[in-house]
Amino acid sequence: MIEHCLINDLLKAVVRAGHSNTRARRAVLRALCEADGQATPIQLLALGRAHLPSLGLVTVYRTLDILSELGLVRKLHLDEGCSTYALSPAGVQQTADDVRTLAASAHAHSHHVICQRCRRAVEFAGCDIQMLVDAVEMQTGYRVTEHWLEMFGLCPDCQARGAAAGEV
Amino acid sequence: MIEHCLINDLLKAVVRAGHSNTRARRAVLRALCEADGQATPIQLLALGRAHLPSLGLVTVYRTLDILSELGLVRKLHLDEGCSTYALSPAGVQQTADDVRTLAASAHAHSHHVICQRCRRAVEFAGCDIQMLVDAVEMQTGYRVTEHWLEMFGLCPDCQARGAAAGEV
DNA sequence: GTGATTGCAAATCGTTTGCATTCAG
DNA sequence: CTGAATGCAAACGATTTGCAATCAC
Repeated sequence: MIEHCLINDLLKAVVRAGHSNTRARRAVLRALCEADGQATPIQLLALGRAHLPSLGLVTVYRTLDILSELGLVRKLHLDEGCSTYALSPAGVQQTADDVRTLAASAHAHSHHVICQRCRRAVEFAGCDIQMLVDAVEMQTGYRVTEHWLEMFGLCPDCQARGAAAGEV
Repeated sequence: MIEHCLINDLLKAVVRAGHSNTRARRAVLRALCEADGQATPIQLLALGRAHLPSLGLVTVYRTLDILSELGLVRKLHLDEGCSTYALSPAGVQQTADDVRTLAASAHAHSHHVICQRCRRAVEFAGCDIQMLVDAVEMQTGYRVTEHWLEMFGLCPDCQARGAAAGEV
């Protein structure tokens, strides 16, 4: 689970954006942190109901929408479906800053490495593919303004587990 | 619309993989070519029904599944949804070759540039991000085995149209 | 008190499955 | 003729919407 203070940072950002501080929203944020910042709406509902049994799935979706607009959360595109949300580190670091700054970067490119076995995703910093972008622009005639990159593999834990079990 | 002979190439590959040459499948392939190799299942149904009114959506899905297994078509992950399929150039060029070769590469990484205005996607060749992969492995501890990259921007046509209209 | 927020039920959308009919080889 | 393929209807899972009750401020 992610540090407790993060919940308050997220909440602060949500409130600053003009939304109110409600019990249901707190439950969703708490669930998101307990899931290490990464879960599907259904998983968040289950986690959130542990603290607020009356929590509804609709509210989970609506809260994710808000977080998404603020750039605090991102949708991951996995092959099996595109309904996993992950906390955006960029957002986490800046929750104390101006919300508008965040919103502006909400749709910038995001980059995750995703474990093929346990599904855990980590956002990585620094993405220098400008050379590749240039090459593609030349090759295709497109003017490229954004890109979206995801890597897949095994996280450290699963590498260890795999080795122990003698697999892969 | 894509050259007519392509339909036959695709069909040939499907037959070679052990599936039969049916009227419905021909209609779907034809639709795919008419859509310049890029469409959603619903769009393919509409196009296909122009030639075979009895065509069912289920068959469109099943045909896309086959093409997908053979690596002849790929699913694009757009932000609005992940249900657009695009012909894979690699597949197109190799339809005459051994189908097993194709199937083996079906799940390799795919790379598209997608126009943000007209949604047209082009697959680009050559992807040299090994350095980036190395950096990410070092940074995160993950062992990266695959990656998935998409670029977004404006295609040549839409750049021209935008300039003419005085926009963007 | 008032408008925002909630949660339910129902609608909607995309996709898959069961099954009887039809077709290709 | 026989198994593969089709298309319909229905099931299904994920997401959205209408609406009355509730809550935050």
